[in-house]
Amino acid sequence: MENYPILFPSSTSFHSPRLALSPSDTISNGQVFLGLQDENNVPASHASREKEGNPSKKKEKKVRKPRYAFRTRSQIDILDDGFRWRKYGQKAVKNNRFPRSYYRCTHQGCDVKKQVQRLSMDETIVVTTYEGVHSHPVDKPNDNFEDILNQMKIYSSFQ
DNA sequence: CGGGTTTGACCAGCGC
DNA sequence: GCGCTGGTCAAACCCG
Repeated sequence: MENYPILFPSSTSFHSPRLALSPSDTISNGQVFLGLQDENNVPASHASREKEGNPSKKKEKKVRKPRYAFRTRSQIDILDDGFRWRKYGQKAVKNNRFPRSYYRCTHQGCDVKKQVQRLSMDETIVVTTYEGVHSHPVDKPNDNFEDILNQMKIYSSFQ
């Protein structure tokens, strides 16, 4: 997996049914919403890192949570969307000078993940991929972003 | 001292 | 089957 199927700004066909944002719409802190895409059939490789080994004990289902990728134009990688994230990994991506960072929501019982990655072609673009839906209110309500995340909730609830 | 970050290792999936 | 690559773990480290 090299690139997420994110719709590019050049494609005029992308239009989120719920998030009525156009590519030129700006979000609170000057960020630009450029695209959104969900992905349903992500192969689940649930890391059952049991050393003693239960290789074929539990059969986790193969479908991961839907993922939502969108781009923002920002100088900084870390988008403060109101949730508390803990970084749990960083990997260098091929064909990309910039590493990809993996974050996880620190709320109890909330296993929402996100990964942040900068585009090698345009380092001013930051791609943030959310995986899962928050099942709790926002920690730090952040004007517009709360709305957007709430709408993302709605958007994902019919899958 | 507690919570978050860094970083190398590990593992599984996939392509060749 | 092997090697590459992405995703995750976890111990060490850092910082308020």
